Amino acid sequence: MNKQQLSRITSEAKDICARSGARLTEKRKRVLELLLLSDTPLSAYELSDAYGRGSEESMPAMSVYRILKFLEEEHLVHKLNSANKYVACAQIARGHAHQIPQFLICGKCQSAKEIAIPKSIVDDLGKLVGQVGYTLMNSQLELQCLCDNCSMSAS
Amino acid sequence: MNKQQLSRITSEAKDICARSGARLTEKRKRVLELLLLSDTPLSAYELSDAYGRGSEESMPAMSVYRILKFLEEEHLVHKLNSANKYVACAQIARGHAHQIPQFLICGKCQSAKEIAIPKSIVDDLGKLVGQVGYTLMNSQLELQCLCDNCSMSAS
DNA sequence: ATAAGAATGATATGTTGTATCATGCGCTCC
DNA sequence: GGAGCGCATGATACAACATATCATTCTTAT
Repeated sequence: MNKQQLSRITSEAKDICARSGARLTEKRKRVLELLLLSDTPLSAYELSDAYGRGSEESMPAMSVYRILKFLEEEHLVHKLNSANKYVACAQIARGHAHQIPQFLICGKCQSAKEIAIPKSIVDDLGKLVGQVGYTLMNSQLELQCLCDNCSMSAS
Repeated sequence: MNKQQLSRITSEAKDICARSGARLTEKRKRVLELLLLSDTPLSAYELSDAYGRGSEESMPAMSVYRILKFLEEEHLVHKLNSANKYVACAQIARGHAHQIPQFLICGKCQSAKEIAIPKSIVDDLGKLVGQVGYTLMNSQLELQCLCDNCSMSAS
């Protein structure tokens, strides 16, 4: 991701925050940028370290957690529960529709790709859930995969 | 679950272990029973506590983790990543086909229901994953729901 | 300028999980 | 039946992940 793309996304993120009456402060923006620039999901403590490496000031893990919570509430980042790590939302600059997020997580290089899940599959799942008397509220699918790069190099 | 059902399941579990050259020891069996008897998923530390309450001897959390790892390898329990808790596999005495397990987790009472996911949905997901160059390895879906009991009492 | 509220810092602590070495227990082989 | 081997468990330490709480600083509106 180049600088221009990055600033386009963070600028959009700022608008999203503004619309919900919140502020994308400098520190929040930098945490989001770190996630946007990372090839792999990062843990809160890794973000804390990365923050310190990229600037003079450091950021305590406590603050990272607070900022991640904020960014999650604004739908700008997602938490991957299977890895206890965080990724920037891939939809920020694409209309940012809040579908069920779906992540393909490579078991080898740990990269995570967020894709849009087709409505038909969501509907199928919802129907299935309804059949056993439940109501689907909100979910995130984390699929353990092998990415194309890794399956090449493995062969 | 009554005593007869329980012993039928643990007996089946013992066979499953035997077939893979492992042993379902008394302690492992008791941990599995605690999960089978629980209405909700349990954390490792909750299992350690429950173990102590149900018998004279106690079980250190360390051992619980070891036993959970063993039981997972035998496909007798699942870990719910979104809650960091563990549940007994619902398929033990039903042929125990290893499909993608799917859990409906009630956001109110925290109960978890394991259902079989139809092959058609798995295929759809696999196709989708393939389209973006990934290979689906193995996954578990955790869907945040409201269970029928809770949606009754909420209304 | 000041007061109110939001954001961050600092410190402590709780929860979840792994590493490692010691001990116990059951099995086989002679 | 005892020696020795391997698996299971105990005990202790610590690492990683996360939250609670109170103090301080920064923003913003009046």
